[in-house]
Amino acid sequence: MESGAIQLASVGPFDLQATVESGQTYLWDRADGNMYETMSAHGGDHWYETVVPPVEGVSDERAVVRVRQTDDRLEWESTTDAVPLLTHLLRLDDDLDAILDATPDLPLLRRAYEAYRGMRLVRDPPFACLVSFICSAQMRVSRIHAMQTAMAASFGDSVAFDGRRYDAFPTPAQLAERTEDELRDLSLGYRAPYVRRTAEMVAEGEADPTDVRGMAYEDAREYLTRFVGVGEKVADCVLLFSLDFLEAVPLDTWIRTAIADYYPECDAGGYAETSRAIRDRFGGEYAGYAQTYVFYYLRAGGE
DNA sequence: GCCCAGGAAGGGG
DNA sequence: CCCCTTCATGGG
Repeated sequence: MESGAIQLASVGPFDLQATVESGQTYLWDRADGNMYETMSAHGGDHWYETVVPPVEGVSDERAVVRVRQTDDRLEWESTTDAVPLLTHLLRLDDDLDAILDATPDLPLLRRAYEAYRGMRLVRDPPFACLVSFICSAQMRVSRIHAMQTAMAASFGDSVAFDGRRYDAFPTPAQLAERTEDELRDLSLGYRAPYVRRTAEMVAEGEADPTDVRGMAYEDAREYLTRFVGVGEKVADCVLLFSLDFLEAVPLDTWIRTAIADYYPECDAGGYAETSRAIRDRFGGEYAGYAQTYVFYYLRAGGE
């Protein structure tokens, strides 16, 4: 086991709990089992853990990572040197202050940024991100997380680390070889055939979410909708939370409410037009950061 | 029982 | 192209 700590003074504002429990990622577990239950300000002091597949240019092998925030430090334990991996997964390489400074000074954004100061976007592994947002359709955050946990426990590899076993998210092939009924048994409901078929597409090499690297944003969104169960909204989530398209603004129920209540002139009818309008309103390049703060702020009861 | 949850697919106009 | 219905499942 390797372990260490990242001094956050060199990173800038960071809030681990808000980052991991805000409904952007469904691939981390809280060690105390109380994910999404007891929220506390800034860090929260809880251990979070995940199993990460190899990341090109960052880590050659599958890794188990445990991490917690205490004051101005990020303590970690891992099968490997987790500094580059955590930097990648939690976007510690973003200059958050500069991003927020570049955002338009709108009252709603100001309140959301103040409430969850330090929350960052995540950079999830692409395939798991794709599957988890296919599962997100008409589903509550805690149940989306439960589905990913169930798929990992039932169909993924079991990895030993520090005297315990951790469940890796299934590979495309591991999911593709399951039947629709086996996925329905994990309470995926009508999403079961979507997940199975999309996993098959990736496993067979028919398409891969990372194919969009280098594409123009709207072309990338269009490309991802070829996966079964992926429409424009889910495509935007994968682009934003995994593939570095920080301008993506997923139009979910909460952000649509925000548009109706605060920016009605941005409702331009179709998804693409409305998305373009709210993206411009939120400053363009980093509009996805604003969207994610607003999503979490409104869902937590803010107004 | 009813309503809703980070929507998408399939059909018809 | 837009509009409508259907699709599971669990928690309030």
